[in-house]
Order: sequence, then C-alpha cells, then structure tokens
Amino acid sequence: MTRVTQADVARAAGTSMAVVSYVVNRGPRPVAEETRQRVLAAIEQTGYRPDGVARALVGGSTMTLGLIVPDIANEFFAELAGAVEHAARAAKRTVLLANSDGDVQTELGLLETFLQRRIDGVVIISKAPITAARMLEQAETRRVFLGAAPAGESSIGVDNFGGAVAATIHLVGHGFERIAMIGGPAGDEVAEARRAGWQHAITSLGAVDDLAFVHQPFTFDGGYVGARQLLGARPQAVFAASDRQAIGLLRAAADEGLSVPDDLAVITFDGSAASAYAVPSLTTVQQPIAEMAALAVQQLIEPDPQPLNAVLEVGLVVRRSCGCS
Amino acid sequence: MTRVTQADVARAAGTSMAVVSYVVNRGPRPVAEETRQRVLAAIEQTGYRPDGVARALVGGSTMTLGLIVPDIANEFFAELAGAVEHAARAAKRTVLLANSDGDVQTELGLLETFLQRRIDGVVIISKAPITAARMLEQAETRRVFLGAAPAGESSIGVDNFGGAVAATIHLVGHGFERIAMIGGPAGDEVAEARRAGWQHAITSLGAVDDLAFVHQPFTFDGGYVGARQLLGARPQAVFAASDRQAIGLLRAAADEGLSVPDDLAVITFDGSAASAYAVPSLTTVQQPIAEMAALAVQQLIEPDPQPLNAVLEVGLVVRRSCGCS
DNA sequence: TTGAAAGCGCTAACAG
DNA sequence: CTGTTAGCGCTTTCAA
Repeated sequence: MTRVTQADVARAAGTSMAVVSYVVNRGPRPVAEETRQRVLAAIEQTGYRPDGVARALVGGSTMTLGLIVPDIANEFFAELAGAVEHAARAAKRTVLLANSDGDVQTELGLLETFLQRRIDGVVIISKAPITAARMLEQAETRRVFLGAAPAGESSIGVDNFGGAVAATIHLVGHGFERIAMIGGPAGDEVAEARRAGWQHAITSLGAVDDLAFVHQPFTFDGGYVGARQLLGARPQAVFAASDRQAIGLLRAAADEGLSVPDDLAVITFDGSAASAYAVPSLTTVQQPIAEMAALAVQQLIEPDPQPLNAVLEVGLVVRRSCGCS
Repeated sequence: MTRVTQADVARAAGTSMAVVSYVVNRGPRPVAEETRQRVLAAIEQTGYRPDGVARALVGGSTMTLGLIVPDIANEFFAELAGAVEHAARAAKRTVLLANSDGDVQTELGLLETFLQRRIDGVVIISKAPITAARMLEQAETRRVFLGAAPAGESSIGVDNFGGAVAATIHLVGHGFERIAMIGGPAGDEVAEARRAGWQHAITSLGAVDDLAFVHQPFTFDGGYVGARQLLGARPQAVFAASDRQAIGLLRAAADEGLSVPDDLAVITFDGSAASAYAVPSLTTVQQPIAEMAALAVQQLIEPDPQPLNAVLEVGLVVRRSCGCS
C-alpha cells in the first residue's frame, strides 16, 4: 500500500490535481461547491494526507521553527521550550528542538542542520551570536535571539540588570549588609547583567565591605559548589543568578546546618515552577516566559520591518527564602 | 540573492548535477579524485547547502524523528527529551518536539501533523495508544511507545511494579508500618503499575492496616495536595509516584511542621536530577533515562524485525529522605 | 470554474 | 567515471 497522492484523489473525484489543491488550500482559485464536495469525499475515501515535504519544496515554507537551547533539562529552558511549542502550535507551526550543550561548535552545527532542513525561523539562545547571526542572515532565515544578541538583530530579553537590582535592594531592605552572589558563567552576557545589577545595588547602597562573588554554571551543582565557596565567609544573604543554582545552594546550606532564611537569606532569578515548591519557597525575579515565547514566535512568523529589541519587565515574587514571613 | 542549487555547483565545477550528488553523498557512484576536488571547491566557493526538503522528497527519509510528551516542563520528560535529542543527533537525526498536554485530541492532532511532515518515526508517551498505533501503522511510520503501549507494538518501559515493590520494601525495612502512597492519575497504566507494586509489597508484608492512597497528577501541586490529604492520618512514610510529586510533598510536610525523614519518611520514583538536590535528598527509584532514549532512537532507525518490548531495570538510589544514614 | 503543465532541488536509474 | 533524465508530490501560472 503506497502513499495516496493528490493524483489519486483527483482521479477518484473525477477532476484535476489543481482543483484538489484548491480545495485543500481553500484557494487560490475558487471551486464550485459541488466539485468541492466531490473532492472532499474523495479525500475522505482515499485517506489522503497532504505531503508537507512536497508542499515545502514548492511553497517555500516548511511551517517549522527551530529552537536551540543550551540544555533542555534545565527547568527554565524546559518551560521556555514548552511555551515556544505552544505558541508555535497555535500558529500551526511545528518545532525542531536541539540542545547546544552550551558549546559553540555544537550550536553552529545545529544551525547548519536546521538551515538544511529549511526551517522558517529559529529561536536561539546563543553562545556565538555574531557568527550565528551571520549564518542566518546569509541564509535569509528569520531569527530571534533570546538573551545575548548582536546589534541589529531581533532580540527578546528581560531586564536582567533591573531585576538583579530589585532583588538586591529587597535584601538590603531586610537589613542585610553582607550580600554575596553566585553568578553565571564568566562571559555570559545575561549573567554579567545580573552581576552588574547586584554590584550596582550593593555599592550604591554601601551595603558591603567586600563583594563576595563566584562564577558558576547555571546548574544545581554550580549553585552547590558556589555556595560552598561563599558560605565560609558567612554572608547574611546570597543572590543566586538562577533558580537551579538556588536549589543547589539550598542543599549546601542544609549540609552546613544553616537554616534558610534564618541563618541565610536567599533570593534568585528565573521564577520557574520549581522555585515555588522549594523549601523554603524561593523569592525570585520572575521572567515572563510565556510572553517571551509568544513574542518570539510572532516575530518569526510576521516580523516587524525593523529588528525587534524587546526588554521585558521582570517581577519580584516575594516568598519565604528572603526572610519575608 | 537566491538559493544556491546543485545545478549552480555543477556549472561552477564544470560537471553534471549527478556528479555533485555523488560527491555530496559519497556515492552511490564513484567519482574521480580530481573531479571530486573540483566539486568540493565549487561547493565551497558557491556556499552550496544541500536542500533537505528536496532530498526528503526524493529520498523518502526526512531524517527527522518526532517526540510527543505530555509536558516538557516536567523534569522527567525534559531529561528524556534531552536524551532523545542527543541520541538522535548522534545518529544525524533531528527531533520535532511536541506537548500533548496529556490530552488525547491534542496528541492525535500532533501525530497527524507529524505524519504530514513525514517524520521517519516517533517516540510517544501516549494517552490513546491504540488509536495512535492504528494511525501510525496505516501510515507505515515507525514508532516506539514509552510507557503504555498496545500489544504487538514496540515499547520501552521500566519495571514499574518491581521498582515500587523495592521502594516499599525499603520502607518496610526501616520498620515503618503505615506507608501511604501518592499515586498518579487514575487509569494511567504506568501509575497503576507503581500502585500495584506498592500494594503488593504492603499487603504481602502485612505492613499496614488501611491502605492510604490518593490519585494525583504528576505535578508539584499533585504531590502537595495529595500530601495534605494523606498527612492527616499521620503515615510514617509516603511513597510518591514521581519526583515532582515528592517535591510537592516535601513542601507540604514542611508546611505541616513535619520533618523529613524524622517525622515522615519519603521515597519516590524517577531519579531526576532534582531529586538529588532536594532537601533532604530524595531516595528514589531511578529510571535509566539515557538508556531508554538511546534504545528508542535505535529502534526507530533500525527496527528489530519483531516488535521490541523492553522492560528496563530500575535501581533504588538510597539517599536521605527515607531515613537512611 | 477547471485543466495542463511547468517547475521546486535532488537522487538514482540508465546510458555512454 | 560522468552525463542525461525521469520522477518525488505539490502549487500555481497560464489557457481554456
């Protein structure tokens, strides 16, 4: 039993392939109602399923979007991926997912693969935004950078600096003076902005003698290790650059016999679902994930004439870990 | 600047399209080394990129695999998706990801979309395995069911019953007699197997008077709500059907002022990374996620002549939440 | 309103 | 070893 094609339907309906195409696509030419019914019946009867590959070959669009994240196992990216897929689905698009593992070569290789697949556009969290942008530009493929983005490219991000400032100020408001930070990887643009916000708030408020800061990956273990490095100096509070790290930090605090928030206040960044269920619940700077995803997908489907450079607002979700009731 | 095609390369190399195809695909016909070099140079110079769509149209294979999970935001599925993508990438395949939201209609719609895209195969966690299998069968598309699967279909699962038995027995070994369970959704095959294992262990060991059990979704909140329902009866231990639920349970216990494992022992199922970093760390039945993913991908790429029905072993990872150490 | 036919870019016979 | 050519299944002019 071989594939049912448009020709089979045409034959069964006693009409031409063109007409079948017109009814399947509701255009671009009108079809007499009676003919339409015959075609519809033939489709039903033959079990015809349009071939997206052939369609893409002639039509140009694959109705497919690519998504490249560093690590889908990270809840933030997982939630983001879910949101992107939902937005894409609502727009009848399908999503190709790939992990770059935070590696530049891998990322570029993935991009190459996606380009060969002729995706209509890509949402990317890039480690090599300039190179990626160049590849995409010359392949005339739409893209939206999340986080780090080259000038002139569409990007969607959040106010990392402002969020970090708000988080730190909140801690200062609690009366803490020694506020350490577990930052992201050195060189990461997003991580640096969060660090800058923390530093700005700290120094402008004169809250600390020495700025205890460590670079760590955005992982549970990064948070754990960072905490071990920082806790010796007995900070009163720690700002973690991501929820994953904060959870690692919570575990480290427990291992050291430190009670959060009594012995150590914690505040973090992301606002993933996990942050709400940690013990204690994490006060966190919440990113508008669904909004970012919706905006990204929209931008790929019907791009603004000018590059979009969205910096979305974040909100501080106050829970228990900072010391608030 | 329009797309560079094989014809352009052929022209630049002063040869035919066929030869270009032969060198790009290293076959099926041999090409003289000198010609090959000329073609390679022409490819380089023109910036030619093979068109996967056209390739798929003629060749039959899209080199694309589909993955349908209920909810990518769930860490277990996120880790699984990551593992599937890695395995697929190693095999030069690309992954289309979609969330069914645990809804049958959505799942079937997704499958239809995937079929139109002519994916080579699909890994699916299905809520309607029979219908899904029928669709896939008649579209002659390879598939592997994870978890619930119809008879005669390839499936990969873990020993849910055995894992639950082991977990429960471990709890009994601690001397607990009142061991409650937060199970998965009613009717879920995997969830039922875990329940059966718990029940079997409990009753055969005569460990409990009444079997406190509640059905809950595999979510943080499911675990939280389930815990609130169960904790009133003051069980000595609770077996949660998933890590997500266990984390919700941990939060509920904290809210009730119960210390884990001192006042309440907890054991769970999945073995996601999050379980290791919870406070206290969760004793859990670990699923071999990478192995499942690798097996699934392999099965799609080079299927066994007979349907594969793998039931992988799980391992109990003993940590703090059960009261050990 | 409908049909014939020309491709979309590529692979794989088939023929030199 | 290399070139010619017939499709793959579909959309869309262009004619009728």
